[in-house]
Amino acid sequence: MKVAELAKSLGTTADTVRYYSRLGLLKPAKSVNGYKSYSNKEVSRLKFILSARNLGFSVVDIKEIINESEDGKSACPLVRSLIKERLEETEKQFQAMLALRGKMSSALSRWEEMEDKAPTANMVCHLIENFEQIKKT
Amino acid sequence: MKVAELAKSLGTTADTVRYYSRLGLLKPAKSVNGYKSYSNKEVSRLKFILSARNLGFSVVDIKEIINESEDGKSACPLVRSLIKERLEETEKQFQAMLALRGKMSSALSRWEEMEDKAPTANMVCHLIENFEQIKKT
DNA sequence: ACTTGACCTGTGTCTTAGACACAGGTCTAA
DNA sequence: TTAGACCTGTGTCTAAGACACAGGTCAAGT
Repeated sequence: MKVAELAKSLGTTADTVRYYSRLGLLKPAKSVNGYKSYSNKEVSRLKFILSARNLGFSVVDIKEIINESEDGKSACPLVRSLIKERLEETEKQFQAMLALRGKMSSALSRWEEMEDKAPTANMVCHLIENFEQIKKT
Repeated sequence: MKVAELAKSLGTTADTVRYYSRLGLLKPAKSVNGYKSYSNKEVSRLKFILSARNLGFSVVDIKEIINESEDGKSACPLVRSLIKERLEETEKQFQAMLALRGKMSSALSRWEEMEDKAPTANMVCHLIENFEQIKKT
């Protein structure tokens, strides 16, 4: 199986497959013409990787998980602990985005009723520069 | 004013100031000893940059905004149009994070009641590999 | 056998917004 | 003047692939 075949069969891109191969998550054999050749085992491994990515694990996480399982150990405890960390991070980012979204949308609506101003020596754009101050009034 | 002074006075890091200088957003003079020297004008410019970053503009956006204003034009129309784009992007990412957060937290709670399993030839971790399927039942 | 063109490949570079490392310069107190 | 503390610019690194590109492969047509 060539790179593009594998990629298409699981709904991803050849670049992604190559990336995982570069990192050692997939270990294709070299066929005679120098192309990377993927076996059925690689197919299910890629399927696993994509599921894990979809759940928010990083590729480094996934590498660790695979390493653990290749040592014959159960990866489940590691998986539980990693998702706890990732979820906390996601929660933080989520809150940050929530706040940012609010700020942006309030800026957008407020700026629509404000006039244009030409720049001065110490002001690039009064919309931005006065945003926080106005908020306080 | 040296890099670290400027940075501290506005609550940011020297690396950030250097980064903006590298991109040409700030244009420090060279003092005799080779150090970058920032004037009062740079202070208010950095203040502007930080406000804009805080509102979700990218540094490239900010560069365009500054360019516009240095041509003597009002940057306000550009600013309005850019924030509209950025807000849309933020909204998309926000929805994606919302969905991800849900998936992760449901995985976390469900996995706590599931047993560990050793890996097999075609399974790295049953928690991950069975997650979507279980969901459908 | 040969050639054309379409498709495929691996490798290397690019992206964001800074953080970090590091070799060396500066400056103040002793 | 020397030690030590602090500061500097430059170069490299990050995540997760996307993209560019020179060259290889392969089936159809001649």
